[in-house]
Amino acid sequence: MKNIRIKDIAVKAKVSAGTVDRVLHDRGNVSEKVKERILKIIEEMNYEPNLMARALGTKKEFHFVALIGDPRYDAYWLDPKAGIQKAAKEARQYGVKVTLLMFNPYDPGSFVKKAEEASKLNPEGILLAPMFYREVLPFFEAWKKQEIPFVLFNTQIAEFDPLSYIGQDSYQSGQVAGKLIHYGQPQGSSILIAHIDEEISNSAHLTKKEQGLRNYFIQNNLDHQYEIIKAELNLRNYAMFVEQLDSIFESNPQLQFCFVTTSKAFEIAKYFEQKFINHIRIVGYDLIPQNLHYLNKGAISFLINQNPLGQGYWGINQLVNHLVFKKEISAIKFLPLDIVTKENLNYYIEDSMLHNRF
Amino acid sequence: MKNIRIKDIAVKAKVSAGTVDRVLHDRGNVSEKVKERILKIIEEMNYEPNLMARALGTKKEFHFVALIGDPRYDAYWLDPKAGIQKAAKEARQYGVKVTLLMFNPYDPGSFVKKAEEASKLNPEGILLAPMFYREVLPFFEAWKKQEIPFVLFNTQIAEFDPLSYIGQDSYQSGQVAGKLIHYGQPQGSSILIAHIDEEISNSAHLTKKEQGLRNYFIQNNLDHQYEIIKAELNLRNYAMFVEQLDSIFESNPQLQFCFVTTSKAFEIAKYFEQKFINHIRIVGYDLIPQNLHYLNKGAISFLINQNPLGQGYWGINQLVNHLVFKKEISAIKFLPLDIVTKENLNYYIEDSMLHNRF
DNA sequence: TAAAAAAATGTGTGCGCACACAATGTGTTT
DNA sequence: AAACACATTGTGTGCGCACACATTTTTTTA
Repeated sequence: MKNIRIKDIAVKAKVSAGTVDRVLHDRGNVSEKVKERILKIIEEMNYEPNLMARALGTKKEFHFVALIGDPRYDAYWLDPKAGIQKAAKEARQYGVKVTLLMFNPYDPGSFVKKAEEASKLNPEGILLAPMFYREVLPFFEAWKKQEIPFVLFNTQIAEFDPLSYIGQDSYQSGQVAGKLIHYGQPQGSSILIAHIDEEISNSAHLTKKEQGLRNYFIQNNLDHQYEIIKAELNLRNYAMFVEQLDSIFESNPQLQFCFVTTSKAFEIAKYFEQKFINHIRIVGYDLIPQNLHYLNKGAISFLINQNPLGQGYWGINQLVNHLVFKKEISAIKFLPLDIVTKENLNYYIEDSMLHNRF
Repeated sequence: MKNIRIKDIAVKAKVSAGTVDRVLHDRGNVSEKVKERILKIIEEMNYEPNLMARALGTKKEFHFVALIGDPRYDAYWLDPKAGIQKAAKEARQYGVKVTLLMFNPYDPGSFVKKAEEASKLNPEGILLAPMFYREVLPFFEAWKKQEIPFVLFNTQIAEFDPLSYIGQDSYQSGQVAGKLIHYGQPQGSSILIAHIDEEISNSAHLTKKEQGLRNYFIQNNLDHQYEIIKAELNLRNYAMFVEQLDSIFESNPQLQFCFVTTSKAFEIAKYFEQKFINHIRIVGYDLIPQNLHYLNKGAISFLINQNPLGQGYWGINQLVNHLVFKKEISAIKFLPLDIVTKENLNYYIEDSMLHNRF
């Protein structure tokens, strides 16, 4: 009936609590015979440790490092940062300290510098957004050697199996976009895929989103009804950005949808606003303020929420669960592909993400 | 730096831990002067109790009752039940026991009987889905007198302020449906609102959903472009149900959308399947297996997820937080209005709702 | 003014666990 | 057989809190 404790097991096995403890933590110094007996009883009685007591008793300190983009360069990172801080605050009472290291998300060199710093701190665990594929690989090796477990979020990199990956299934999000476009124009239409402001060569997830969209139409035998145009755009030179768009929309007057694979959908919306274009519907990513502005105006139809707050929150949580509570954790944690529109927006912003959801 | 404990406060206030404890729990027997001094220090030092230790130390037992619909009559209730059980399992180690009482959701008498049973058990707290407005009111009064706090979910009833309400903003979900329909047919169309299988007089939320939808078009000055037809249907007599639908679709051949306010969207989809109708798009509620079947087939375009699992889970959680941890809890907890389609379905079903979300 | 009552404050214990340390037991060597 | 090493097992303490109980101080009463 009641929860079984170590002591209950000890009594049943006719040993002391210490011996049971040694078996539970596999710390040796237990005769094979007794060990097996205890193990059997643990199994039988379905023992589950009281995590409260465990956390209370241990005075061990944990030091984690979170390596993320700096919000000063890209406001997107405000949310992961907030999620991490929220989780860090909650974990503080278990002796967890989190050091935030933030790099310039447009500068691989900055990433390397911060990653080196992370290594030097020799933390018990690392949470990072491995934005730069080439640059991050040596660190994975190093951390493996240093035996520092790391959790990835935001960008999935399968190699060098991390402790866990938190994020979204980018491919599937492309499929969702496909569905939204298809539903919005069942008879077929013309679509612009816009990759804005990221090195596509270094960010596999953009390609995955594109593939997801394209395959949606192929799988549904709609590919001959939907024309897809692809563009890689850059905002470093805004005049050029506008010029490129001008050229695209002049030569493709039949365009009806724009699928923006990055968080820059608002730039397209702004462009449309300036050019008085209002017949092209936009589907994009990320609930950043600029996007929300145009979502509320109706210029952006849907945003797919990557729940960056949740990513940061769960990322730290995975480390805590693994290292502090010694729980088993899942290697991949896909967050939901929330379809956000003006009407349900309220439930996806702010820390309602932390209070109201799982 | 470190977390402050009661003892730290005691030292600073030059009293013993016991006195601080009395102040913290407002148990009296402390001189006004000392009380204020301690209170000030608590404020200053930003004391936050260690919930682990608190839970560990208390051997108090809590008994909660959950009063929900019986899944044998309506599979919808499987999810709330699962969520409740999940939360109950987690709370067991804090000495919480949850008794599930399940009533026939089509029979007010059954509800009354189970509610009486709940009263008799004299639990520390009650979680219930107050499906029958008239019948539930006397119980609210009784529980107020018995000083049993109760949490509502699924159906919102503002009167007799419950400890908390967990659920969805029904009106807003109607707005979401409006948006989906508008987006799917921007030039205007004809919509059937179907209330299936529930006493509309006794379920305010159906009306709210309808209002949400209607107001969407009014607010956006689209009401003259969109024609709305309303139907209250009943499945007790299936032949009659079909007949009613026949009559509706014959006299309204221009219908393009069907908005089902209950979880019975699949019945419409099934009807369409039999009649070889495939040009009318369906928006409904709830991820029950029958609905998912037609969602995957493409017959249902969107389902609005009410996250019933989460409702049950959070319902118990509110009671636990309030009574066990003595945390402050919010009076209303609106869960997100998830827009679910075939492509993002996977992330909204099963207990992924419990693992992957907040 | 001493005793009794009441108010205010202090002390000690257990919750379940982890871990350091103490205490056994077993076998080997001299 | 004593002395030793080593394997195995048992004991005790603290984590922060709640609460019962003990003690001290203040106030009231006779």
